[in-house]
Amino acid sequence: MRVSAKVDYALRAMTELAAASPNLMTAEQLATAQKIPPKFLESILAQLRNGGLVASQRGAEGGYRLAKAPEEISIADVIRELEGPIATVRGARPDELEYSGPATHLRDIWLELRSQMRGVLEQTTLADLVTKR
Amino acid sequence: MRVSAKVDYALRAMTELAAASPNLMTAEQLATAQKIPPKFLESILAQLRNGGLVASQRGAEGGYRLAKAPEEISIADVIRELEGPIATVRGARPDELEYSGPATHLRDIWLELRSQMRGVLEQTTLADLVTKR
DNA sequence: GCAATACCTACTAAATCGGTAGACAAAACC
DNA sequence: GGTTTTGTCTACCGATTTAGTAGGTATTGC
Repeated sequence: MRVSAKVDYALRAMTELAAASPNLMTAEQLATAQKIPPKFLESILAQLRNGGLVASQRGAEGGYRLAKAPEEISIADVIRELEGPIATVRGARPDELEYSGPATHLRDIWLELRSQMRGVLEQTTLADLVTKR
Repeated sequence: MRVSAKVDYALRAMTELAAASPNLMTAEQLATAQKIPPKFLESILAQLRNGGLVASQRGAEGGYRLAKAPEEISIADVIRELEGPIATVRGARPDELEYSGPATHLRDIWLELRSQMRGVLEQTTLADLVTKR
């Protein structure tokens, strides 16, 4: 039940991008602003770019920006891109689980847990993060 | 955002104990009933016993039972005993986090996420699991 | 005393986490 | 056209966690 450093760093960097929009920010600027290990951040940005969540510009005057409007990027989108499914049990998605005997209804609990988590993570966008007072 | 095999196995075993109550079940019976690797289950039961969630009886005719009424054991209790806090971010509890700049409100999201997870995991008891239709 | 059981210590292979290093490619500026 | 500033790619690495396994020791009931 833990949020990895990777996801945390990614979201922090992306709020910076949302705030800087429409200007670009370099990886180094992002790393400095949020105190993220620069090379680690680079690898995260690469993954986000492959997933179509950020866009990049090479060369001098280059940098990163969000690939979509901040309203259209949810926290769940970021987690799914970096780690896969929001909630897994023993590596499997809750709907794939099969239980027997008195444990049968455990599946329902995991489904309900995932549903509640989605409620928070899919409803909250980067725009919510940067505009909320 | 994953539920470990350990927690899953623990809950499955504990639903068996709840259903068998007030009779004891041996570790081997539990392992067979829920198809859990026997020695792994033993180590889990040891942790649950240290945490005061199950009680054991040694010797022939021995076995395990719940240490409290099934209504008084929540899923959150089991997770906390085996893994610590329900929700952590980069290894820290959400209330210990500090963010700067546009990432400031990320903390609120993690707090809300934890709150929603608690809603499911603290409200659901072993009794709910075994009696639910 | 014997069988069944829980308890304890130690070990381990594989995956994941959280990074780091260094060379290469492209774009802008002069 | 060369230099500087950036992103891109490949590879590696140590520590921790996960998911177990092995084997002996202590209790209890019959």
